[in-house]
Amino acid sequence: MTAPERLSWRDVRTEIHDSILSGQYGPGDRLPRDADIADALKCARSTVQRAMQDLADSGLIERRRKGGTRVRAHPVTRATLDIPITRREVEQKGGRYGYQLIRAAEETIPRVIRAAFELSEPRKMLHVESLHLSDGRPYILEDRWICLETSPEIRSVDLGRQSANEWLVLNKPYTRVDLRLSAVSADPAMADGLDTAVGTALFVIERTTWIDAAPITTVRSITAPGYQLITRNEA
Amino acid sequence: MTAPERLSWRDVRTEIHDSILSGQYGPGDRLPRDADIADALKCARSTVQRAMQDLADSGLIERRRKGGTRVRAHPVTRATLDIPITRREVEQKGGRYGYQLIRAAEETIPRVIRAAFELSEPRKMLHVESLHLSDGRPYILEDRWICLETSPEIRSVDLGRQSANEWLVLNKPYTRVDLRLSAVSADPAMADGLDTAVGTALFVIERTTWIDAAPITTVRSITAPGYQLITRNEA
DNA sequence: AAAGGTATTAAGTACGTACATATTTTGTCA
DNA sequence: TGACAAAATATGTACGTACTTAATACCTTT
Repeated sequence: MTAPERLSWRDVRTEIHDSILSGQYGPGDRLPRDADIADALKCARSTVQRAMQDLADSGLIERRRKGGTRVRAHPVTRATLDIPITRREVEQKGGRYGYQLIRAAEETIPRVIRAAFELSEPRKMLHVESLHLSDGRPYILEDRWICLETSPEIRSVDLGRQSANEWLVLNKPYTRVDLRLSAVSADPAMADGLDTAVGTALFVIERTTWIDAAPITTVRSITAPGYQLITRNEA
Repeated sequence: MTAPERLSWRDVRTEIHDSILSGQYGPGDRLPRDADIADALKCARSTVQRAMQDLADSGLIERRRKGGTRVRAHPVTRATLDIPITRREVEQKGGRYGYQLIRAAEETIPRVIRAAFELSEPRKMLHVESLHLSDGRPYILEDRWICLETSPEIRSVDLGRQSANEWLVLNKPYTRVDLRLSAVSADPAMADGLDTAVGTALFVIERTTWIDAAPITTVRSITAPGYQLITRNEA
C-alpha cells in the first residue's frame, strides 16, 4: 500500500555495500548467489548482476564463475586517474599555455626505452624533447620517443607548432597504457629546463602506449616543482 | 550458411572502437544512436548499450540522454591505480615485512588536515606516526590522522602490533577517497626516518577517505627513495 | 525577440528467459 | 590412491520489451 517501487541497481549496490560496511560480510567471506539476493530483494537477477559488476569494478568484491562472489580478501584502494592533454590542463587551471620544441631527431632507442616497450630488438625512433609552459613559466619538461612504424604521419607534423603530446593523444588512440609515477632529484639538465635548482624534488610521470602489440610512444614528463596529481573517487 | 553466431558486447565495443581508431569518427563527432548501431550490426540494443557503457567508462566517449553519444572532444589518458595494504605490497614483492609505531596521540588537527577533510571546524583526532619496513629497511614513513568519532574502535587496537593502515583498510570500507600524488625533498625528520640523506627526492602519496560525509582518515605516506607507483591498463 | 512551457528524443533502467562458460565437485576406472 | 572424465553450479552474456529520465528542440505567449 506504501511504495510499490522497483529497486534500481544502485539501490541493490547500496544494499550489498552496506551489508559489507556493517561487518555482516568481512574480507574473504562469500556472499549469497545472485539469484538468492534477487529473490530476497524481489528484483530481477540482471539487476543484481549489474550491481555486483559495479562493486567488482570498484575493487570491493571478487566474482568467479561457479566460485561465487566474495568480499576481496586483500582489499585495495582503487582510484581512477585522468591525465588530460597538457595544453588543456594548463588552460583549465586558468593559465596561458606555451610550448617550446627543444629538439627532435631520429635515433636508436636506448635500453631503458626498449624495456618500456617490452621490445627485444633495438630500433630507431623519433626522439623529441620539449617544454610546456604555463603563464610563461616552465610547467612540464617532456622527453619522448615515438615509433615511426606505428605513426609515420608524425613526420609531416610541425612539432615546432603543435606538441607531440597533443597530436598523439588526438590522433593515436591506444589499446594499452602503462604508467609509472615517481620522484626524481633535478639533474643539471632538468634544473635548466625547468628553471629551478639542481637537486629539487620533481614529480615524474612516465607513460607508454601501444595499439594492440605495436608501440606508439613512451614519454617521461618531468613536472615543475610543486606539481600534484589529484584524484577524486566516489563510490 | 557460414557463421550464425551472435555478437558479444566485446565484439560491438571493438567494432565501435575501431571505427574511432580508423578516424571515421574524430574528437567531438557524434556517433549513431544505439538503436541504429544495433540495427546495423544485427544485435540487441542492450548489447550496444553494454559496449557503449564500457567505452564511456574508459573515457573514450561521452554519452548524454537525448544528446546522443560523441567521441570525447578532449581525450584523457585514463588509468586505474590499485594501492594495496602496505604489508601485502611488501610481501608480494618478496620482501619481509616489518612495522614500527613511532608515536600515537590525540591532538587537535592542524589546518592542512582540516582542509584535506573539507572540515570547517577544528577538532581532535588520533595522530599516528609509523614506519613500514621491507627486509629491515625503511619502506614507507606514514603520518596519519584518524577520526575518533567515525572509528572509535581504533582506541582498542594495539597500534604497536597492527598498523593503522591494515586495520583501517580491513575494517573501515569507505565511500569516497581522494588521492594526491607528489614529490618532496627529504627534510631532516624524513631523512632520519627513512635512513637517507636530507634533500633526497621522495615520492609522496596522500590519501583521505570518508564514509558518506564522515571523515575516516587522512594519511601522508612518504616512500623510500626509488619508490614507483605502477599501472597497467588494457582496453 | 525574450521567456517559458510542452513535445520529442536518445540514453538509462528493469525484467525474465534462454543459453554460454568457467570452475568446482563428484564419480569412475585403473 | 591417483588420474581423468562427467555432472553440477554460479556467474556471464544475449535478447526483446516496456518504461523512465534527462536534455534538447520547438512552439506559444508576452
